[in-house]
Amino acid sequence: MEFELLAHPPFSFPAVVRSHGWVQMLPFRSNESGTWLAFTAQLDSGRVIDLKLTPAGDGVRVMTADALDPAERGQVTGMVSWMLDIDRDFSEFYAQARREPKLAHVQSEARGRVLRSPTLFEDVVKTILTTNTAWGGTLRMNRNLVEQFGQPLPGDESLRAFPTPQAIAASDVDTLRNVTKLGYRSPYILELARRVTDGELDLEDYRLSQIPTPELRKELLAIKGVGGYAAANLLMILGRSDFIPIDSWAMKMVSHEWYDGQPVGPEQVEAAFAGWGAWKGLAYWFWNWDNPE
DNA sequence: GGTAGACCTGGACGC
DNA sequence: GCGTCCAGGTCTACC
Repeated sequence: MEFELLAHPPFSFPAVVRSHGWVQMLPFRSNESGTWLAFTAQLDSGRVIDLKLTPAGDGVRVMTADALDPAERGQVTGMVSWMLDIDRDFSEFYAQARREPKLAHVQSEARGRVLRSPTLFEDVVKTILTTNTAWGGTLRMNRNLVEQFGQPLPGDESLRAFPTPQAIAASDVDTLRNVTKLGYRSPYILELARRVTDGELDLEDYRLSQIPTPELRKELLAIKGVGGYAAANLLMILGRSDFIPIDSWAMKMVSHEWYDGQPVGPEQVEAAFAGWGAWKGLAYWFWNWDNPE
């Protein structure tokens, strides 16, 4: 089956795909230039399918070798629309960005969208896996999770969907620690999966929540393993850019950009983008940094 | 509210 | 090849 979805202009498929490191994390597959994005997904029915997305005019082409019934097609449409944030209007951000040379590129390059996973559960788990480790460690832990707990694609077991909360919840801390190699994050991931499975935490509700960003941030911070950086990263994924995901990279870049390489803390990163208000996170994310090397 | 130390792993480095 | 050190955010205990 194949169909197309129209995006709110301006839209650049590669810009979304390459908006951050998520594209390197299973079940995502892509190419260097981001001209296609493939991933294996488990639908609500439990069925596992593989999808390939490519640019198509002012939107995206969705392709799968599988036939989809109307309900499945509806779910895939919603999933892809969410992942690529195709309906979002960035005109207010672009209007402000036009006055800043370091962001002069954002409108012409259709920057602003941040690649999302099919579910917020997947994005929360992946975000926790980015904390306190090198990027290689993040990729390794995520690969282990997918390979050990993800449902395989019928006919090609090398492709697996991201694990459901139920699949992880059925595991235990020792397995996650010693086999999946999640280290001290194991109890955090297990607790998250069990809270979602038990219905105590409805993460997916946050995707459409209208509550103010500071309140939403508090809810995210209540998840074990999610601190200031992780919460801000998740808010960015949720389309809220009021906070900056300040990590060591952010401090390094701000240090080089404005402090002549002298060490800086989170306060200086905040101060650097204080004037961007609700667009603070996007201004930081798409800033045209001087190369510190 | 602020701070110190622990958490876990892999990579870099010195021997 | 082995041992040591360090980087990377968050949590908890303590002040």
